[in-house]
Amino acid sequence: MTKYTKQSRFLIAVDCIIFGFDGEHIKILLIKRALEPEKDKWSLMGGFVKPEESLDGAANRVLSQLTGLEGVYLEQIQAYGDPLRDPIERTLSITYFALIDINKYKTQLSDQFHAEWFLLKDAPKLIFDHDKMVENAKERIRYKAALHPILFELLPKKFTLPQLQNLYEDVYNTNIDNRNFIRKISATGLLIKLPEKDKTGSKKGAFYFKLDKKKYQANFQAFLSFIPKPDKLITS
Amino acid sequence: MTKYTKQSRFLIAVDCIIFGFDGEHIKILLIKRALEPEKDKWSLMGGFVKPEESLDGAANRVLSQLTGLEGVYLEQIQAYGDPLRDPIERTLSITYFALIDINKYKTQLSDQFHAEWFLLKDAPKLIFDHDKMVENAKERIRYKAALHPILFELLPKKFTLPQLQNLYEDVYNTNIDNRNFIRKISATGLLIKLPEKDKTGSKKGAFYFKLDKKKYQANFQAFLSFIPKPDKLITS
DNA sequence: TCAAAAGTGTTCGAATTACACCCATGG
DNA sequence: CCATGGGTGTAATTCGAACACTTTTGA
Repeated sequence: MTKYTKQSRFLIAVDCIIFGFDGEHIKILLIKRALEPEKDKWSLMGGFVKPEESLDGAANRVLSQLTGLEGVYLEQIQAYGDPLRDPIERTLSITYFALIDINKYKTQLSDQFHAEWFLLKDAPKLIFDHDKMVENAKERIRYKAALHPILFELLPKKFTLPQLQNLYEDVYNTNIDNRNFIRKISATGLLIKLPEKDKTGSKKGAFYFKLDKKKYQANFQAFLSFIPKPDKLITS
Repeated sequence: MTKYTKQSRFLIAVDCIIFGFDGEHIKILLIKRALEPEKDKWSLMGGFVKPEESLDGAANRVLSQLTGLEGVYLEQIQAYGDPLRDPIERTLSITYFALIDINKYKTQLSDQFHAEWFLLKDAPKLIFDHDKMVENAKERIRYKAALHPILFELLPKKFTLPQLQNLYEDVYNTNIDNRNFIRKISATGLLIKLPEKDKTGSKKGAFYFKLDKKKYQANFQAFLSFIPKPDKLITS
């Protein structure tokens, strides 16, 4: 068979919006760009797709290069294809968001990329259209997390209820009544209370919980309703 | 500045999942593929992205080639990049879903593509990974329509409440109580009742309604809740 | 002993569900 | 006059929102 002659071919990159959570606030992992143009500016971690590689494969590779982690929650967001988005040569970018347990991130591995965690709220300006990518990623996560329990992917194995609540509050930029929140979360049956307490946050200490993995898998596709009501949603 | 040498470049296609609604059921517009491989098999309408063209631009062009329509509701779904998805040469495809008023579709224009509307429920098998694309498009529309009033894009200027209800029932593959449905819809304030009736569907006739365009624009981003409850959702 | 965060119940109103009959009309 | 689909109301329940005090303990 003949090839599709006469058609143009383009560079394809994947860019990862990598989120973490420090127990208080959402953070984003950024790198100092190593190549021209815009060398040494802050940027998303990305890379070109290789000939034999799927998009998901490329995203996983890129993520693993930076963090050393495998099996991370990674989901495609969308393709960006403005002809002028990269000034050197037309490049499509496919974005992915990654949710990682910030504690698993090995700093050593990232040294070559000059990576740094920023509070999502005050991340620096990024190159090209990366700021828009981050905006869209935030929006996508709000959507997804309103219906599916993905935010647990950001937490360590053991976490406390106040941490969990901080997480939801930070994602939706809202305040949640803690009694209502705990009732709702408990109703999902996704949490298993552990006998230990985390004493770092307070004198009284907060009980650790872990995720019921089986129920998590089983309920993942179920529609939940963690979504705050419109008037509580701050859409900035 | 230098180019990104040593990197591979790929063909990029856009493929459109085009939905319509005949007053009873959701339909999908398919074409008989004109080129090898898989010539004469049923396929989504698509095309290669041109050097100076944005992705949205390519999708609009492709859609307009087939339907003659401009200004159609079109939204990117996602990128498909399996290295082997096109047997001739590696091609990425970016999918878009289009919601069109089926009455505006001009058959003449499409004759060259051998296009045909199929009931979504019994569409034929499609080439490559197009079946998966359609599945994902259905899922995406369910998501989106649960929160935003996009389904109005499928209706003609004047439509009846039974038509609207059929539409939601077909999208979610469920039965909705008509009293509850109308109450909910009315509460949005999106509908304006017209003095005329559509007599084609019954002897009594059903009143026509039109969309309040201003409120539609204003409320589009607001979170609604047309989503049926989990146990009513048939997830096939 | 007190500051600081964790944890716990109840009440109220709104929203959702379930449910059944009359209406208008063309044939 | 009757078959067909269009249109309407109410009661019961569930769900979400609002709300404040007690507990624990390290400093």
